[in-house]
Amino acid sequence: MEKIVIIVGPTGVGKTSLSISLAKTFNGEIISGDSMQVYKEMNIGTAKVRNHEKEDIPHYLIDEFHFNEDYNVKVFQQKAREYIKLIQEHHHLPIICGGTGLYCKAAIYDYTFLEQAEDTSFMQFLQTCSHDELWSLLTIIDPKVCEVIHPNNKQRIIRALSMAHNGEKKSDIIEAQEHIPIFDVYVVGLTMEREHLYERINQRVDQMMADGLLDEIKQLVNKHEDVWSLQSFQGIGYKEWKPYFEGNATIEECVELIKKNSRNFAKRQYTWFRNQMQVHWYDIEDDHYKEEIQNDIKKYLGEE
RNA sequence: GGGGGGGUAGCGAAGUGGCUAAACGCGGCUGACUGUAACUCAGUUCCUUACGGUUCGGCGGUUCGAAUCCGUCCCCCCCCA
Repeated sequence: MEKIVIIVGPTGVGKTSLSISLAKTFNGEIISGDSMQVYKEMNIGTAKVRNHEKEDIPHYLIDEFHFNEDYNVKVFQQKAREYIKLIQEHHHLPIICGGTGLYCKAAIYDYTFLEQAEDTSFMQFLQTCSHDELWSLLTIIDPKVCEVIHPNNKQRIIRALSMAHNGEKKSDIIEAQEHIPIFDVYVVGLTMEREHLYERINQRVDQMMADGLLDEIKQLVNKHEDVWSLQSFQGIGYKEWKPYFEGNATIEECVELIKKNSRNFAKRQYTWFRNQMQVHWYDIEDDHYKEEIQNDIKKYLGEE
């Protein structure tokens, strides 16, 4: 079975730089497992790799979508797997690098996403329902998922309803799966002391401002009528600016919010990677963590 | 010096005799997550595994019972001088 390395961890630990150094030592090519870095023209706020940092390593799923397009797990999974194949045809090592937990898991686990026709009339119908109505509808249509979805989680309820409407219940799909990786994969997780991480995140946001985050936002705002409703603008570092452009917040307030949201996000990422996937963790505050990772990957690649 | 307001859990802020270890918000922590996932949602947050223990600026009273009433002391803010 062909091998894959995947790098995960919270925002700001240094996944990007590790991915490049691993790609160089192991002849790798990098696939981004990130829901925001796919968007062109969104560079500073997504902490995207700069071109000069890429060191001629091929990168995939970065700058592949226009910021007014939608992106989702299904699209990601399909493309990521195509690129894995492509890289293996090059006889190179696929390295998935990203912080979007669901995407990283979907790339390598036996998650399946069906073709789904847009049924706008049904979605509109759901919009007219109250929260309680949606929930009771779901308890009738797919009672089994109701054990897994919290009654308050409207977004998930609607998704489950539309899946059932599309012909396949969410509970059936999940039941049909084995919940195991379909690839031979080594998962590298980067971590560091929480407090230090938070400091680093704060500093990184300040650096983004110094690098011209606000200018980046202004340019995008001028290119589209209502950027704030775009999926790409739900990303941290972008959505927080809406009140500023509406005259309801200062720059400083927006920056603080971005820092806070980034910290909260980092915590959620930990929760995902600790509990949803089998990760080999490395503390970047250990002096020799890079060598350890390289040695462990060498061993992993040497196994047959 | 005179007058007024105030000191409540990490922070903000309710509570003005028992139902209060103390609403609520923020922050923190933990968790869930299968097409918005940088999303959405849940739990928890004085100490203690528990029994229980210690709290509402300090000390001392009143009371069966006090964050809440009284006395006193300390600190902060505003106004007058």
